[in-house]
Amino acid sequence: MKEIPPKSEDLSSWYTAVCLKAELVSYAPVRGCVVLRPYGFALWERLQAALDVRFKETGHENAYFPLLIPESLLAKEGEHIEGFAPEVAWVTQGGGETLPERLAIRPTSEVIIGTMYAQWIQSYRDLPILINQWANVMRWEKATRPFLRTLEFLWQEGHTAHATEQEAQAEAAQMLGIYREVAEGTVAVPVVVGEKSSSERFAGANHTFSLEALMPDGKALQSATSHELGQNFSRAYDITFADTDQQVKHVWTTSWGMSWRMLGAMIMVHGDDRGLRLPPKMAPIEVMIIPIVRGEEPAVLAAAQALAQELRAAGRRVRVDERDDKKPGFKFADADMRGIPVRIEVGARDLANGELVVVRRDQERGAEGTKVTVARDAIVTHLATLLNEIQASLFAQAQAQLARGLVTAEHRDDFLRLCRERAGLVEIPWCDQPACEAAVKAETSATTRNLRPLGVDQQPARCVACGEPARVRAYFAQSY
RNA sequence: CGGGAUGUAGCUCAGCUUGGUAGAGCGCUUGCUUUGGGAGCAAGAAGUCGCAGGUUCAAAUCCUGUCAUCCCGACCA
Repeated sequence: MKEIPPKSEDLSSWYTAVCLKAELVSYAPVRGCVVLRPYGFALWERLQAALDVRFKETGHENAYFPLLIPESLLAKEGEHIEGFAPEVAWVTQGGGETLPERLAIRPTSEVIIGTMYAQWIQSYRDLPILINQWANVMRWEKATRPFLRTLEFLWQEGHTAHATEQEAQAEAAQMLGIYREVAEGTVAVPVVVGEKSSSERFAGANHTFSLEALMPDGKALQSATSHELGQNFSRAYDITFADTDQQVKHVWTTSWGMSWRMLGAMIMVHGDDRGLRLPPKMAPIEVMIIPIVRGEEPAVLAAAQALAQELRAAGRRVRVDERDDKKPGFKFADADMRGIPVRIEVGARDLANGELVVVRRDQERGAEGTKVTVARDAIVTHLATLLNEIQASLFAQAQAQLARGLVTAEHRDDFLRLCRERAGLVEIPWCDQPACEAAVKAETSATTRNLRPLGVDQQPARCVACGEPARVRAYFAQSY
């Protein structure tokens, strides 16, 4: 197939090359936009499925709202519009005429959904409203990269309305938990979870919580957010209800989102010099069967197909690489590049012995146990076990990587140096002051990724960055 | 948005300094031989030299502009 630069040498080039060469995306003829190709879309569908089933389990319903938002609506929540204004794309013409009012292409949908909620909600009996939308949004970014930051991207955005603050808080926390479960359990990317500082908070939110993953270059990647919006949007968009006490009140809202950026995290965290490495739960193809055929050997091909049928019946996502113009070696490299967790080789020798050669993608080539011979009869159960093992092994490798990048600093100089050197997520007792964060950023280009409560055993503490009394523990890092 | 680099066949690139009408390898097509880690030989097809202007008898090559991609920084949920 096609070679890629070593991951350790140049993560950026490696990342772009993998995205292109594993045929996840192509650059589109529009700056900053990508085409999500079938294999990339299949990955997105796996992530979608994992999230969607959990959304449904927790009582949410899917719906769809318009792409375009009238300017006057968008402008109602002051802080929100101010935060997004620089990134909004506008439609100014339609049907050959200049529009009387500009239409924003949604950068997120709080506004349009809130407007509809105002119409739908009359009474406490209408609450809570628990809606999720799978959608594309657009943010006019300056520097773009596949999955991590593109002008148009795919995501889901949940928007809920509640009668009480407590209920809204519980919702935001619940969804954060679901994100963590999917990131770690399905995508096998370990994350640190916490609240965003005031300067990193979503425009218009009271509280923003995030998942932060750590990339191999020591930069953090925000992988999902969950926002407690308080009554900010319900006041701006007049979303009210008559409560049981006959008082008219504003609802409490939340919003939460995960995007295809999560796929970028997966690619960077797990990939290696041979290309992608996919956790089995995310892999569109769990098992690739590669027939080893010399000349005319219809029996081998037939055996490969029969094996595929049997595995499919057992619930496996499996394909046979039947291309007759490629040699096995090429097919191995191809399966490696695409990150397919398990490869099975079937040749005449194996048929004669009643065996199969099974090779796992998560370990280095030639490592002990990477390539094993399995009795044909035992393959279904062997694969079930092996795929679980690979899922666990990739997560364990990623956890070890995260653990290496979780560092602490006792003194200001160490702290600044670690931030500057991209040592990882640098955890310190912190004052929680925007001015202090801005100063750190100016010196190191690192910001807080998220915050955790200060442990009782960690008192008394002073902010490592500025010396003021510490109020929280903060993870600082440079970020994508 | 600032600094740097790149744009020539599907891909990777040479050619540009010193203008003279486009090349290599890989890939692709066909045939034969091959097939348990990226096959070999032979023949063949394939490029408005990113785009738009300008200079010139003549531009891939020189000049201006513009678009896109990559790297670094700034910005950014």
